[in-house]
Amino acid sequence: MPADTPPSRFPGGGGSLRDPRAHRAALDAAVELLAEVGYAGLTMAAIAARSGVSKPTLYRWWRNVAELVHEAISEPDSGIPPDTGDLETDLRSFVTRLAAYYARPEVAAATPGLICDLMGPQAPRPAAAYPANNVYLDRVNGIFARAAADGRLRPDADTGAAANMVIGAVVSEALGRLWSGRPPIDDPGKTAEGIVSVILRGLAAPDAQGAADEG
Amino acid sequence: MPADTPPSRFPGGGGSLRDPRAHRAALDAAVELLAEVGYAGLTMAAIAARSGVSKPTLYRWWRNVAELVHEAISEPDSGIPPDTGDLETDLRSFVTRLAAYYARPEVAAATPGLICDLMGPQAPRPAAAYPANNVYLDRVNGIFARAAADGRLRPDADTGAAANMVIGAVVSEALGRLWSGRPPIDDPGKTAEGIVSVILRGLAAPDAQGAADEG
DNA sequence: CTGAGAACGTTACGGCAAGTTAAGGTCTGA
DNA sequence: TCAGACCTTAACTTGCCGTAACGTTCTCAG
Repeated sequence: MPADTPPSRFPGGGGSLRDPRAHRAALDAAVELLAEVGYAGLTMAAIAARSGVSKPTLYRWWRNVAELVHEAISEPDSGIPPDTGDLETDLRSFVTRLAAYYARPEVAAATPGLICDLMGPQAPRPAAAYPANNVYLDRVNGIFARAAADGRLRPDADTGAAANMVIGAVVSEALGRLWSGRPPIDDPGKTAEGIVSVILRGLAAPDAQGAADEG
Repeated sequence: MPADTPPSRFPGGGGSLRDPRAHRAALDAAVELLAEVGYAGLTMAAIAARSGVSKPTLYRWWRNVAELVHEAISEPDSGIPPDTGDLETDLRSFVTRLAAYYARPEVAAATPGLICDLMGPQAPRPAAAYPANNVYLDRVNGIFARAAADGRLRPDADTGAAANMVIGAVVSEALGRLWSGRPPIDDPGKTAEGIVSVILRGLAAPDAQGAADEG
């Protein structure tokens, strides 16, 4: 009906500047629908209908559902804890944060689908191709590199393997709970502690063993 | 054209017994196509065309592409190494085997998609719902339980976390290589060794520390 | 030898979501 | 007041999914 336009959901939207409220509405709609119908049941049409943002506009802002969802569940603030330089402190706070992220139901629900659509061999790569995990992996490697430089690790320690173990353990725990029907991670601190204690002992230089045992 | 039937690809097929050759042809076609177009580009129609097995028949044998692919890339023999009762031996052989599995290009290529379609929240669950990872997770937990019973582990060791770390590290390594464009795991023994050495030291009882250091 | 039944292939269909296009509104800034 | 950026609506094309209908071919029992 080109004759009379129905009242726009966002007065000021349809103007010349991209409306942040519409942008946010789309992300919020995606999170809501994620909880209701799951990732596999998510469609651009549904997000458009709920958010009041039209489908062509959604495709202007994101290239597909996966990228929309990825942004929707991302940490709003820069969610990586600060770097104090102390291995144990940094590792524990980081892993706790990571576990807390995957504890969010909508994050757990979206993860299998995102792994497929964002990391799949022929997913559209150019923009924002590297999802959360890579940022996290780099961060963990950084923590280990610093500790190694300080001589706190066994010289022959495989920190690359250890980084994979940290990230993989959290994701594995979250996915395991998801598909076995158990509730999401309820105590990120506890989840993190089990991982951190193994890693610290596993990487520690022999003379630092006593310190790790106290942890 | 019901009048004259084109020569069946599998003489004896279309008979009253399920033809094992057709079954195998479908699985082989899936693996081939996996290498050519990737999991996301895989369709039942393409598998049907290449294998000579009709689409309705594929749907009679498997409920969807995911289950077909899952069977296609499964280990033909019972691929889990035997249990000797020795922690270090069992863990090392098992992780090596797991790494070797994910080193196969078609397995790595299919993994993101299978995580999505087989483990997703509303994937059809009833039949063969629990994919490889769960079997593997149980196995690792079994190895740790035995070692704990033998008093070889720290009493406070979180073996559940450790099991997630082992599985997660291998999958994370395989996926990381996949989506960063690096080649698949080339040395499963080396990949396993990095993981195993961290785990053994991380879980070992204090008095067994010397033994772990020798590994 | 013959009929029942199981399993297959072919063809065709309905449904659904992806992603795109065309035509026209509305707001901002000069 | 005018240009241009941005939006909406609506409709469309395309591609795959999953299934149904129906005829054919084989095996097995009698």
